[in-house]
Amino acid sequence: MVTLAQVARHAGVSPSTVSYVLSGKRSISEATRRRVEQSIAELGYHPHAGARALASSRSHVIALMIPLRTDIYVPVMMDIAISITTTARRHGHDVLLLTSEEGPSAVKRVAGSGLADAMILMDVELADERIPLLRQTGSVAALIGLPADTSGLSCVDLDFEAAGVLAADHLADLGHREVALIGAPETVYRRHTGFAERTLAGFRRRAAERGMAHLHRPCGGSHEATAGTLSRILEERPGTTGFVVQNEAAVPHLLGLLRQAGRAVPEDASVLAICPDDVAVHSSPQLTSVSIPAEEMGRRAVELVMAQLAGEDTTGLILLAPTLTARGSSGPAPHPA
Amino acid sequence: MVTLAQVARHAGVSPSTVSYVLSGKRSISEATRRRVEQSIAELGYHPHAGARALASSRSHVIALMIPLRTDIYVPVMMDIAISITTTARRHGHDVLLLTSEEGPSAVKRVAGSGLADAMILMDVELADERIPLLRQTGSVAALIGLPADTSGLSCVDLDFEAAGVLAADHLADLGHREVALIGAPETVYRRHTGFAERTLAGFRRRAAERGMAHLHRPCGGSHEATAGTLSRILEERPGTTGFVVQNEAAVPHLLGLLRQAGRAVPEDASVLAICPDDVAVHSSPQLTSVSIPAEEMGRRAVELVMAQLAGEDTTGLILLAPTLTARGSSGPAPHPA
DNA sequence: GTGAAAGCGCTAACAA
DNA sequence: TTGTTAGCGCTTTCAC
Repeated sequence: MVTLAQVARHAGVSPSTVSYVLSGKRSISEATRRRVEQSIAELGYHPHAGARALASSRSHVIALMIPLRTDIYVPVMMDIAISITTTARRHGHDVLLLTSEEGPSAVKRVAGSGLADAMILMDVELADERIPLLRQTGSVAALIGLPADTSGLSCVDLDFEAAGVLAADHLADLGHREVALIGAPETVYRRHTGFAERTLAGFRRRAAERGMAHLHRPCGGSHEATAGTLSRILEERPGTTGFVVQNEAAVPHLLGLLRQAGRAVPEDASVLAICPDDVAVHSSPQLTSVSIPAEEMGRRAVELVMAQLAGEDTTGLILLAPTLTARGSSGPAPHPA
Repeated sequence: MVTLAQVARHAGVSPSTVSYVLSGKRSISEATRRRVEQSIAELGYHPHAGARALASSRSHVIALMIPLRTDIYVPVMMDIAISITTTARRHGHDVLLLTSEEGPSAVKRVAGSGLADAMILMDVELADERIPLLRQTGSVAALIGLPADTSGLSCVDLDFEAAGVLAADHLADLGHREVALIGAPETVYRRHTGFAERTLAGFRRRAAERGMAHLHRPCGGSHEATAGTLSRILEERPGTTGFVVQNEAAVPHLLGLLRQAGRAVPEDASVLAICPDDVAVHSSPQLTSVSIPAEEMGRRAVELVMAQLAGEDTTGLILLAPTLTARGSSGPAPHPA
């Protein structure tokens, strides 16, 4: 291991000078800075993370708590995790991965061990057990998703309620009179993950306001679950011409089923998905969609904790405005036969 | 922050005693152990990770390098990452997440900073740039996937060549005479990620040995790419009745396309996927598949590095034997019309 | 079976 | 603009 002391000796300066060159916390003459940087490069020096953390009480690590579940769309989580990691690196931080297997006590462990300077929580439930611990330990944190009580917390999320509204409006604008929301698996609603309920609320409200008959059905990700959900919807309300899907795993199945049922998209039925853009463009026809901005959500979460570490108060909600991109899967409602 | 010294004072023992209670590196009387553990619990003590790393030169962290790409099946990666994290915790270690965005130099940074005691690399390419650095820094590491030169390395992977053989045999046993392998996206082959090429090699060899006409086509994950691939296969060899798919994103599309083309599965065409079990059981019909044991791959990788940290030599390959589970999507070859 | 004390490599006063 | 030095909280030898 190359140490800071060795760099100092090699450059003919004191250890503190090397430290300050690295941290930029005091001004250094151009000449010595050069020599130090030269020595660092020549010796291949990297500061010892533990020593640095011990001396400065800053680990330069952000803990990311991801869910173990696989019933929510995994690629979105992965995109968020990647976005968090690359953004964190850009701020000189690394990311420690924690799974919910460890339970809420992971919060205590991280807070008590100096393992991380901040935490980012994903898959936040309305009554999330980790939140009291967050408050109690006074941890720097950002949440992706909204709990019931957000007081004192910094949260980022897509404005799913607005997404529901946007979806309903799009279908209403196209003249649809009977619409259905094919949602997340039932387990997601049962554990009160906010996003699903908020989408539903927005969709219902606006559908009612626009005078559309509307239905909502949770849906699993398998082909059979999708088939069952679709057939139950069409049984209950055969005139349904507009479908909103908030379950990306069901998307390809739904398109296949409609095709098979002889319902052409978008001529006979419009499909609108709430999903990442790449899912939308990889379908056929390409899907009109409200995109889930995974990259931005991850980035914003990191920016929130970095701001807090810099002393700012970031308490509050960042609700990203949803955007709808019309692609080939939605069109004017067919005239009743 | 509660420190070890405070625990010692509270328990009326010396700091070293507390340390030894924690590490178990020397025998402690039952009485003092109890008192110390009591104090630890009462004060809510957690050892400071940085201090411990500094003093012991062991961070108790494993670095996990994941790819940024999204052209290989993301859920498998996620399952592996989760398996690694939970297994690592079981061994008292945490996981640091690194993306390939940082490039091969991430290896140098981790090795030089004491950030992690070991590294696990995913998405290993045949000529992976990180490997020379691994050798050069003498890092403790495990690879998930096989590079061209595995000398001195510890690797885990599914035996994809055997998987290809197994797939070919299954179709041959069912009497199929013309078969096709619908593979990973072309980019995967171009960057020489070993698994795709190894599957292909095994499949080709055994198909030839069993006297089956065989075709191989790379395939993107979109509906259109799948449709194009399928139609080109059927154009070139209309009598194809057996399909092996090594691209999970294409699976639902392929099933939809076959259905649409009036080819019943498994009566008219057999489909065999190389994919995780849950993808296979969520399709309709459920897919005969060679499973990708993500959980085991992650767990084995952690066990490899833990063994190395304990001083064992784990050099060598662990090739997990593939298992084929017959489900509803494969059956006897139809009699030629 | 237990304690005392010397660092581990770095940061950040304090001094100059 | 730079150097000196006292810790940060833990592990681990050495001593009893």
